Amino acid sequence: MPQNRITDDGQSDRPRRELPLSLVIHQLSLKIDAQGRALVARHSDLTLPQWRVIRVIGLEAPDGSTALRKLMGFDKSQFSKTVNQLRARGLLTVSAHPEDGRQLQLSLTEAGRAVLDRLGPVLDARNDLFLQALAPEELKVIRSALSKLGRAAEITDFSKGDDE
Amino acid sequence: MPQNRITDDGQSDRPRRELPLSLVIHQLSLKIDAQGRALVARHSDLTLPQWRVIRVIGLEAPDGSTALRKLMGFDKSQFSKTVNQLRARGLLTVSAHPEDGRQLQLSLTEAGRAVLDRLGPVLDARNDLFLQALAPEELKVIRSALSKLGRAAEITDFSKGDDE
DNA sequence: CGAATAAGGTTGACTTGTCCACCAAATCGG
DNA sequence: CCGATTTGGTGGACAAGTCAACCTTATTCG
Repeated sequence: MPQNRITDDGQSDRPRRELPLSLVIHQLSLKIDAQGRALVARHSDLTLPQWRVIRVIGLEAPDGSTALRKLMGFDKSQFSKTVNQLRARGLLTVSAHPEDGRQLQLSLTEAGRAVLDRLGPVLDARNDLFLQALAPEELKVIRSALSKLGRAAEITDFSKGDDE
Repeated sequence: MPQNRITDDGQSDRPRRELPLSLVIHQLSLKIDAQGRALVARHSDLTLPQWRVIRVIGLEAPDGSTALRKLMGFDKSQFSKTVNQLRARGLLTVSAHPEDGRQLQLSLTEAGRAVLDRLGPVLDARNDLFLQALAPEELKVIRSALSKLGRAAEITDFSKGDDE
């Protein structure tokens, strides 16, 4: 067995430096998205971003496109394209916002609600598997930890010794 | 103030259903990557994937391209392209693997090490900010939690009632 | 009140990541 | 030993996300 063998699960005998948390989270996100893509593809012909828009509209009725987009953390451009894809497929209706001419009012069509009803339980079950995979002390702090990391990731002014 | 106002930071007065963990992690990953991209761009003309390859080679000397690729969690195709970009820029040398004709042996050039020396501290400082943002009980379990989620995301057989 | 600024959506171009076919090398099993 | 299977890298096509310019609408400020 050669020295310095690296296994995928990090369970190698010799301690090695940990990967940066940013890379770990990136890898995790790619795995979760790949799994989500496979599940959504198995049950529909939606893309993952399209499913996400439907899913979050179903979680709560947004009072405008801006609130929905910001809640979902989508880029303006990507949100626009995904919403238009869903409108073109007949899963979403788009109308003018009653108070703000810049915004859109979005709602699911019956076909959109049907997709939500069909896929919702599947993806909820996967989410439950994620939660069940965690120990109680992990489950207790995971969301607050991710939230704090998110805020730390929004810092753009690294004035601490940066040669800007 | 209209009812059902949604704020970005989730600190709204009324409780609302939480976003699925998968979407939260996806959003977090995008924010972290955007910040990383900005930092890397400020200090070099590398892309984030290119920086990541250099960074992980610097963390430990891999015994072949396969071990490095798997450690980093890169797609085969993306890894190949990024390695070739780095070779073309003179930051990486690529040679034949001594034992396995399928694999490559990768090492940083002097220019590659110089980039690593210049950017390493910047990105390490950011990683430290992430760790410092977390409370002790969050820091204690974050890696094990992410690791468990990663394993749960590798499940491909959802035979529990799926209409396959 | 009007100019300046900011916010929201669209579109095209680009970056990053995925998928797949192909080929070569390694491994496995009869 | 040899055929079958698996693994690793390449390259093209495509999906997902980002960036920036532009236009419209709303807000801010003097």
